[in-house]
Amino acid sequence: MTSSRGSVTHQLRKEGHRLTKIRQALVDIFTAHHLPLTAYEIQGLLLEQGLSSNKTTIYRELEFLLGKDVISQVQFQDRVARYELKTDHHHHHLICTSCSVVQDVAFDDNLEKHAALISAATDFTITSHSLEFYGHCARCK
Amino acid sequence: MTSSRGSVTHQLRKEGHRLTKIRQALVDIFTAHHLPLTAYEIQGLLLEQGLSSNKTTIYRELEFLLGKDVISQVQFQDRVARYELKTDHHHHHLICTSCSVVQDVAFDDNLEKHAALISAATDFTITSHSLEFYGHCARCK
DNA sequence: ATATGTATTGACAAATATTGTCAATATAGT
DNA sequence: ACTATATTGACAATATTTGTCAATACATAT
Repeated sequence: MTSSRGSVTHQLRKEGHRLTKIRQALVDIFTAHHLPLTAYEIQGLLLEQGLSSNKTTIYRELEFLLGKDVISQVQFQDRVARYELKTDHHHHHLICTSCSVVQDVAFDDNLEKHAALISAATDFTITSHSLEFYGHCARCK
Repeated sequence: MTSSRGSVTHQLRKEGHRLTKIRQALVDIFTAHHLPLTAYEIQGLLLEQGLSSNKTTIYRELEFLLGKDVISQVQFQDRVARYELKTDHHHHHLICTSCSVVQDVAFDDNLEKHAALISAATDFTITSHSLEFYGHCARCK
């Protein structure tokens, strides 16, 4: 689940998947930008690299990478899906409600432990969680 | 911000807003169902009460109630906005990824305190946060 | 280097949620 | 009941995401 570009491409290839230009570029993009990106932004970044691509392809490829556990999907208050590289250390996000800038927070009060407690107490089995903080960034406050 | 039906309608009326059938019914619905509802579900619930309504009206009214701090908006992993009555005690949600059932969790590890710490450490001013747990409910596990 | 099977892509249409506009209607106070 | 205007409905438009199917490109074998 840790993810340098090399290990990811190696894994995918080993599983018999093709390493197309777009797929390769996507992995590169996700390893370079460690913040959540929208499909639209991703398409733009691909274009900057000279790779024109179709929306359908982007979404399909994102779905693929989600299935391979390479990336994960996060959802903020707007209704747009965002995707980021899956990392070992679970982290959360600070989202500025003025300028929409996003930063990671390595918030470590082991929510996982709390999740386990909740699982035990409620007979609901928690498999994942998402925590987002909204507010104003340094520039906007 | 605490919200029995009476206090809300009183507040709105005092501010010079009209108490239309739909608005009244919406307040009723939100006080009755304390779980997050989609615009579509709300329209259905209105219909059950014999109130046919327009989508545009629903969204506009939800916007209005958001502005009045009567309800708040939550966003799960699907791309649909949900709305629930704003309560004093901040709470979170358990969302079953199989059957989509939602339950509240009165999770009390004062995330607020942690938010304050983060604010102090990062010069990002946190105004709100949302924490959702995904997994499998008792019925689906 | 070339050919081939198939995974991947693109073009386009369609589904879904949400927002904008403007005329019609209903509410609250007179 | 009358009136000013807040609210509503009808309809179109936008935006994001998904489905389909033929065209293309990748990886392997030749």
